[in-house]
Amino acid sequence: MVNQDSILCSLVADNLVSDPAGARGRLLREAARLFREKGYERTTVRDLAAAVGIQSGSLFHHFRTKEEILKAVMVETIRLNTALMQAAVDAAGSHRDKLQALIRAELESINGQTGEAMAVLVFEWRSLSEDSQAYVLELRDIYEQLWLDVLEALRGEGVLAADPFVVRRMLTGALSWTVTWYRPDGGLTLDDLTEQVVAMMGMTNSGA
Amino acid sequence: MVNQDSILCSLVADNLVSDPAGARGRLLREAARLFREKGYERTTVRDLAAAVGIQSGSLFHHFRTKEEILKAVMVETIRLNTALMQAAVDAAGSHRDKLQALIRAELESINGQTGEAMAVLVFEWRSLSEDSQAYVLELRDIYEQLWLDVLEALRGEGVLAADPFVVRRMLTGALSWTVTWYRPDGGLTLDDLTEQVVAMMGMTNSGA
DNA sequence: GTCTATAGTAGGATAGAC
DNA sequence: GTCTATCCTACTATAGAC
Repeated sequence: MVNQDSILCSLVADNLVSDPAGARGRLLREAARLFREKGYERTTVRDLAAAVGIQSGSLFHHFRTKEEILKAVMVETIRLNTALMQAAVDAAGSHRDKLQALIRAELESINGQTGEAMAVLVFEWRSLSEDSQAYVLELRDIYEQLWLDVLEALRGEGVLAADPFVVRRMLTGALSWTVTWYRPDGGLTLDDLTEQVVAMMGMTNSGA
Repeated sequence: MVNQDSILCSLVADNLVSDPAGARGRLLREAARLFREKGYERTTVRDLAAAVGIQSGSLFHHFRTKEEILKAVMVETIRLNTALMQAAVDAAGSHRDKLQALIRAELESINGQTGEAMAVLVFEWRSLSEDSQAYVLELRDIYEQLWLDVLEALRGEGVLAADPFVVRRMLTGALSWTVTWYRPDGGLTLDDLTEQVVAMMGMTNSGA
């Protein structure tokens, strides 16, 4: 498995994701936290500014509108997670292992560091302008294609009984929803959870 | 299977759910539609009033606050769907059939008549005041217990490999998420979908 | 790049006539 | 039970000094 930090570093170097230590990166992290906690509409620019210790007017030096902040949170989150997913797929051998790696990686992205931003992606979608939605959807297609390639391969091998599109969508819902109930300190690790999902899909470790 | 209309009628008679033909019922249906479409925060009281053909001030003769409307949408939706679920469970024979009936009924509630209100329940949760959240949670517990009883029975029979709580939560996510992608005219019926879910759970029709 | 001050607007809710 | 009129508050965004 490739180091996650090195993936982040190269994205930062390419200017695709903000440096988490920089001013912009810090604001986006706080924004994700607040949007997740209170919702985008209920979070004011004053809240956002206060969270990083500046006045609300100063925000507009970095972003032209409040919505641009929401868009940036979503765009950077997808970019980062697509890169992480790609690495997870590349590192796994069999298609079955690739699927397990994807599930594990998505659970990590939803319940780990980027969890707040991933939740924003799910719950604040409608607050994004139509233009921004179209742009984010393009990025999301790349991400989704990673899943479909693996699921279709499994389907071809006869391991998967259901339609890849339906399976992916069910998985999207099931995995996203963990954000509402999963707690790392609840005696269930993300590895446990991954195993339960794989088990629920009738794909337990028979081929390994 | 008990007639769904008769269940609705008895709830209306007991004053647990508003008559859909009455002024209050019509408003709640329009409210569900708007909250689902634009989100609760972006829906103004002027929008709500216009949707039923009155002025915004007149709304406050029926509800004291805008949030009370959101609460009413959620409360009545849970009451109705709990009753429908209960009927579905009672009508089925084996535990496996009860589970299938629950899945079918939840897909119906999410993608049928009450779909908009169910989506509101999922996506607008944070817009509810803490007091209202507590009240709705109590109702939700009754609903969830229906599922857990069936899943635990299946677990006891050795048919279910995973933890009932985890399974229910995965199902909640997977089924709720269908609201974002399922379209009845897409060549996939709700019965098809139910079967795929049951199949994905490794519980295909072996015991029937 | 951050501050202060404020323009401009829109929303929730109320009052009182009919 | 609905209308009109409007209060009051809170918000996004801007302007210009430092």
